[in-house]
Amino acid sequence: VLDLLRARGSRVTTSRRALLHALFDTPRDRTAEDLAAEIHDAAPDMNISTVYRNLDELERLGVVTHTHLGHGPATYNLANLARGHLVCDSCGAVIEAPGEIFDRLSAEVELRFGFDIDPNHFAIPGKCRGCRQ
Amino acid sequence: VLDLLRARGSRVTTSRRALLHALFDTPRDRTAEDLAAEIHDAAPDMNISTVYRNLDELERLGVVTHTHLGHGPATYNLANLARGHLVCDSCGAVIEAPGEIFDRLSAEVELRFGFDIDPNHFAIPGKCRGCRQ
DNA sequence: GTGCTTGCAAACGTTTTGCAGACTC
DNA sequence: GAGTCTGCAAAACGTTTGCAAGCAC
Repeated sequence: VLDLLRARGSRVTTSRRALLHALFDTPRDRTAEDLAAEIHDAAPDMNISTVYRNLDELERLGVVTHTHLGHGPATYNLANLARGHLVCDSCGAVIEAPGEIFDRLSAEVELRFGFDIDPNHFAIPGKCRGCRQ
Repeated sequence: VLDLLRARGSRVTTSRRALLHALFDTPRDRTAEDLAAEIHDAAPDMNISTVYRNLDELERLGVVTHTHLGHGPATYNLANLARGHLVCDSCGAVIEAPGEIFDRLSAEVELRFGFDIDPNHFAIPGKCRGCRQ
């Protein structure tokens, strides 16, 4: 990834290294705030705006993706770990759904509307087993 | 709808009447801001916070629903017109998808996770026919 | 008259931006 | 040394809230 950055004329800085470490470390959905906190050891003063700017850059490179799980902040992940998400409106539980769940919907929408869906960018809301009355 | 309000002990005010008129008038996705502007004739000083409060109330009554089409503001519709939405990441085009598109996904998610999806609350992003390269 | 509703202004949480200084190459 | 990155502070955005005055019932 560092080479990718260099190849693009971008600089390899302490904060970018720290951010990548955090991303590779525990690869589950984390907000920009989470990542900033996690990075605090390696780069104590890394500002939240720098986190956003670097996540943006990494997203442009295709290394990370962000997902909106609901009304709160977006969460970030390595792009190769992208999954669909089911989020419960009542308890907030997040279920990671394997991509192939969307295959049929994908095909049908493609056929009928010529539309190519990206089921990872927004979570699908609903009610989980426990919260259905 | 006015009777529904009264039955619930709520008051029928000028702004509520105006909001309902706007909602029934042109029933396509509109933001709170849009609605406030549209109402401006009937209730010139209706504040945006009042619009939000009344939309909230109507949503609790089951008369309207709101949908997140992407990164911008939420859009509101009469509940009986609820549809799934496909939104193009590139050009912003919105395709309304009939509910039965989601039937299979619904059934599969139900079976595998006991999860009951609400495919109207968040739009599904992707690329429309024209924007796919 | 009771108490729900309203306008206003200010706060909220998340994200973006402008700027001067610091750093990578 | 050129030009990218950073911290900071402030703004942007959509939405919510507290409060005193206003209105429906």
